[in-house]
Amino acid sequence: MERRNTRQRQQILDTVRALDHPDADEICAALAGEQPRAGRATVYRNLNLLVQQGDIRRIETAGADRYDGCLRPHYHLHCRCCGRVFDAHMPVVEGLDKQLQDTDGFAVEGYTIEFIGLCPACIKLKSGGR
Amino acid sequence: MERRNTRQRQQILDTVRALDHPDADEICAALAGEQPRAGRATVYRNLNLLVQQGDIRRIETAGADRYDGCLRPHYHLHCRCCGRVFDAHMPVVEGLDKQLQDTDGFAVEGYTIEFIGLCPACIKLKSGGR
DNA sequence: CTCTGTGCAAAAGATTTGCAAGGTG
DNA sequence: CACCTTGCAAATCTTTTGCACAGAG
Repeated sequence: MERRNTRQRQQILDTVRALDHPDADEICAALAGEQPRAGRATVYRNLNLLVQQGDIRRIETAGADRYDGCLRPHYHLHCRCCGRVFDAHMPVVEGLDKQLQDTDGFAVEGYTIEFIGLCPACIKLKSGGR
Repeated sequence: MERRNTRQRQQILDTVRALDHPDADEICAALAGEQPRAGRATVYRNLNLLVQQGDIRRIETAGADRYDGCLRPHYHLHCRCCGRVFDAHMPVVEGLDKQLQDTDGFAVEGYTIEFIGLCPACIKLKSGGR
């Protein structure tokens, strides 16, 4: 199917790349001031399209999904309190799928590692309080 | 805070353990025939409670979250087509968090590995078609 | 009896969809 | 000028919440 090049689509892609693992809402907010400000539906439609095309990655998260404009293999730190996602600084582990012993017919295409914990902001909230 | 032992709570816990990574809807469906059939709100309330208490684990997934009654450390196979979750048969990888080089103040509490791909049922759908 | 837990229905969020109008190639 | 895209609003879907009543301890 033919794919056209609209300003909205380009803006949304640029925004995902510019922000740090934004969710749909943060993308809409960032686009608020733009020329032909993209509506919510357009943002969602294009996020799905860009994910399908492989231009961005979707990070499934509680509440709202987040999006990652960086395609290099890497892992994430996921804050269990605010839900935000950060990049983990560590070498990529190769061949983890080789350790799978029996996938019962499941076709493994890739894998990711997710570290869970608290981000600096949420640590501050818990301790200092208020 | 005091916690009471209701039949609904026990049924919901049993159901999560009996089913294979069910989502809230599948749990409601399974409970449909039970004595005091638990309402949707009760299911959600108890799932949250059981997760907090550490009796079950929550698996954040696109669409609806899923729940895991198995607490032993293990990893998952996640079908990108139907969203279902299966257990990965492989030894647990120790010390991955030791490889982190710089967490920028993020407090790592644990980690998980998720394999992505297609489950047998979805492979069949894609090929045979219809 | 007291107070936590349940059911129901309404509310709140996130995401999708129908449709007429707009803009790209 | 064909038809992919957008905007808007309504529709869906998942999960949460308010409130009166039920039931565990």
